[in-house]
Amino acid sequence: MARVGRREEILAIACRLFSQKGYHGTTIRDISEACGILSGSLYAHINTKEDLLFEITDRGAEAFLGSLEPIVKSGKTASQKLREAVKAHMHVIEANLEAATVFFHEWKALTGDRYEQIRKKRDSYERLWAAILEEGIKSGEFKQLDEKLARLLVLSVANWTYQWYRPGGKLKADEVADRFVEMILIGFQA
Amino acid sequence: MARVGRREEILAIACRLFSQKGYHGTTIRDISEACGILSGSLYAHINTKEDLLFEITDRGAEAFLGSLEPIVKSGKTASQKLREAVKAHMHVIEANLEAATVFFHEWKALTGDRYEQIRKKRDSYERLWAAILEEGIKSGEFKQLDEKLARLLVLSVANWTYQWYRPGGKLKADEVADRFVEMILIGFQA
DNA sequence: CCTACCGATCGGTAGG
DNA sequence: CCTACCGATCGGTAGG
Repeated sequence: MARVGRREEILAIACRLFSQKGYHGTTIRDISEACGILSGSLYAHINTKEDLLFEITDRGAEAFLGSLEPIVKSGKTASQKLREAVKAHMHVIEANLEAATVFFHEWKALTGDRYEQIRKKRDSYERLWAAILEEGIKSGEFKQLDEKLARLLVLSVANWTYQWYRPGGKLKADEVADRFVEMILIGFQA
Repeated sequence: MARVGRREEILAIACRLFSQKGYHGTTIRDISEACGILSGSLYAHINTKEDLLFEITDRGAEAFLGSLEPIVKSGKTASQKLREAVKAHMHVIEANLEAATVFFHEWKALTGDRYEQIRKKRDSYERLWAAILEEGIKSGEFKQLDEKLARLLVLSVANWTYQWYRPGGKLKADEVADRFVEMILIGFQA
């Protein structure tokens, strides 16, 4: 029989496996065996393998969007917003490293409408960052940067985090974010 | 019969497909059909599917290493080295976008010794960047940065490029590199 | 490079 | 959630 909370357990296991071996590199049997059930039994909980990928990536997208929206809407300065945005982004990755890895690395394996849904949410997320940078450039708080390139720089740093950050290392996500923002704001040059 | 240059053609086609659909998402039949031959015929040119992935990623690794080594060894200032290093990195990506995508996105699908070989070359590449940053920090040319975090920042920007850069866009790789380095050196803050 | 094929495994289903 | 299974496809091979 279907256990209560079993679906969440399956999602967590699929998330771990997708993050380690990729979506196409993970089989239904990999997931079911890690759950301690047979492959056919998985279909009491899901309809297709892609359901798992979509739910993982969609939750990821919502986590990033939900953490950034209030920051953009706040009345703080662009520098403060930038700092908090990077922190929020790092926090989402820290709290859901496997899901973040799947979100960044595997979302293109989605097909059709689901691919489009996630693509749109990624676009929305980028627009929120654009708003912060545009504000800082317009107000004179930042230099006269090319907004798109400045955004690409910040998002590169933020998005690459899942590739190297491991919870339990020397630095907490919060400290990493602070140091990155400091370097971005004041530059390397002495 | 095996055509002259056929192997290079197969590599280029595999590279394109791996970059579009991922290594595990691409089948031997996808590759052979794109070549206009049958799947079994592919094995007149290769031994395994993983051979293709290894050759693509290994060439990628060599391209990055080969372009950075002379810059690190040159007698220029750390800032100049940093600028040229970012440019060289972007040039490699620009000239081999599909291979770069496979190199960054699919190398973890390699197994055993081949995984280790590429991992080591990636480590070597990072050490070359570390040398530039250490030099700049030690000489006082850069601020007293945490070398590892500074390196992560620069490499995040450089490595993320394959995700968004498309040749034929408004900016050439060289200009993008220049602007990124400028922002990294002098910062956003007005 | 083709013909012809192999065993293994894939995602998924019917019925209980 | 198991038993039992499906057709399709996978990477790869033997022989020419």
